[in-house]
Amino acid sequence: MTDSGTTGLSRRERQILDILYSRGRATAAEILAALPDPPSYSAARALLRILEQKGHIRHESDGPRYVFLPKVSRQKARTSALKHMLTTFFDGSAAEAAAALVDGSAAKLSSEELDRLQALIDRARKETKS
Amino acid sequence: MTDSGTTGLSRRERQILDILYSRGRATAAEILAALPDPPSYSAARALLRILEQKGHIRHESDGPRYVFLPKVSRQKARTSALKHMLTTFFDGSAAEAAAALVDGSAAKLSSEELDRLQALIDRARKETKS
DNA sequence: GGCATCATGCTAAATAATTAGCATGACTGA
DNA sequence: TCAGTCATGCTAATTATTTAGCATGATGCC
Repeated sequence: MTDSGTTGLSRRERQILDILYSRGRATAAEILAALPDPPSYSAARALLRILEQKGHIRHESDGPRYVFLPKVSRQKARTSALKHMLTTFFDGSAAEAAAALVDGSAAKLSSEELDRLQALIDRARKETKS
Repeated sequence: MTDSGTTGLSRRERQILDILYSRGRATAAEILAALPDPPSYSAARALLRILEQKGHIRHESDGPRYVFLPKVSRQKARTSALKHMLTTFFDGSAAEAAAALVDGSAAKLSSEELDRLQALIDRARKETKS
């Protein structure tokens, strides 16, 4: 089987990348704080160095410190994460997954959000007809 | 940060668990074949033994061989995987994620699937009103 | 029965990941 | 200016993961 996405990352590398995707960007200290079962500061920094070497993240300077960001856009990472999730847990069915989301959090969806989903469904219907 | 889900697994452990969740159950040989960049057979078996020791999987006997299965139900694993995905890539918004799914695979959704989503949305709307 | 095949279990070695410790340079405020 | 603070980078050691190799027992077939 060929490997795409984050499947090849080590445990800590994955944790850090997840943090970066959820926050967009973060300093070493912030990442350390967000890490499950946080190691030492310099351990965190070493991981960041490795991730950067491997090409998964990059950094910018924010005054005296670095701010780290993922190199692959959230959009793209999101797409491949979704795809992986679909094949792993939903037999590849996007509809199943969407249903689980709507159903599993029905109470929490605002009426605006429901409108938006409605619109997407209507649009999909038209495309299907063509 | 506290750690729930598969965040604590090693690379190979995760790969194997993913395979098991996507297929439901599998023999050692099947798992080996499905593994990205497959190691030796006995390496795969060692991993299975470890995963079993850690309580992530269990096995049944199917004639002369073992069939491995996840110990946590697909349902539950799915839920926590979705949750993790939401916080990592969708700022916690289920609606966003559902939209991405419908939108990203619009052409592939059958009209039955769309009906089903429609129904779920309608239902969610009623619950919101109450 | 006896041989080939395919499964398992265990152990030990190789490799990779994770970690801490220390050196160094910039900035800040007394 | 000169400590103190906080950042970085590097290196080396520990620990975890991953791997292969070999021993053993069951099954099926000639």
